[in-house]
Amino acid sequence: MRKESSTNAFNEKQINDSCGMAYSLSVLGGRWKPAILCRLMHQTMRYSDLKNSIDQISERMLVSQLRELEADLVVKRTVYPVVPPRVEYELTELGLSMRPMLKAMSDWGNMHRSKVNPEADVVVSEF
Amino acid sequence: MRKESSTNAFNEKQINDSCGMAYSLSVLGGRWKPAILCRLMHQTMRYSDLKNSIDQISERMLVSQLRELEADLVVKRTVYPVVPPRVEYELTELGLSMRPMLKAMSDWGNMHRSKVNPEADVVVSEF
DNA sequence: CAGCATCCTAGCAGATACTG
DNA sequence: CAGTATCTGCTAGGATGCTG
Repeated sequence: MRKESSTNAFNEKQINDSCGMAYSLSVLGGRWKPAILCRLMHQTMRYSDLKNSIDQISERMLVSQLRELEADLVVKRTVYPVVPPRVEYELTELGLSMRPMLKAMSDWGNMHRSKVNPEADVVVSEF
Repeated sequence: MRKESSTNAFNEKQINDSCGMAYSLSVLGGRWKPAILCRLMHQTMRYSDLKNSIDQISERMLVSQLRELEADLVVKRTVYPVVPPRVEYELTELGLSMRPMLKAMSDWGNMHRSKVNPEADVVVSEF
């Protein structure tokens, strides 16, 4: 059993049709995880690349979110024993398998924005 | 512009490929929203039905999550002026359009569970 | 370069009691 | 039946400083 977060609607009593969703949310629902996953979906990146490409994220958050994604087996961390250190992050097979889900979420999100806020720019992502 | 939550990775500086996802998460990412949406996906329900079918949820949470879903235009609230009061909740067209996204999340979540925790029961939902 | 350790706080969410 | 109102605790997440 995965660690039980109090913000996770998944529990034994409620092992019904929402448990799969709750599980997905626990994996990609963190503050910066969507941003990280979107970037790794396109390419392998090293720590500093991620940090520079995700504006405003702090070291603490980047590391903690990456560690959680790693624990959930969607991200793989590779350390190259060189000086200066070089650490690369990439999606695992399981991580890559999130693509359809991520695309569905991105698509619906963009559509939703145009409904609630029609004058918003329409930005379409290409997964 | 929609209300800016500090837990929402969507902001003007970062209006790139993760904004759609962040938007979706802000709509369905609440503590009990997956459970509510799954139930309303199948049928219209009144307040007490929702409360009874979602084990452990408090009045406060049920109401607040429903109000948020309403504000996001995915749930419609209908009050029948009778005694005792009768209030029904149902998905809007926009809410129903979440089905593919919800299914993708449910499917991936169930698959993910079986990878991380192979001995977990496999519960497949039918959206 | 790629991180860890600490401290701190806003706001999400639980518990409990009350009402049109 | 279908909600409010209030209090309170917890923890995700931010700021800052330090290190192999």
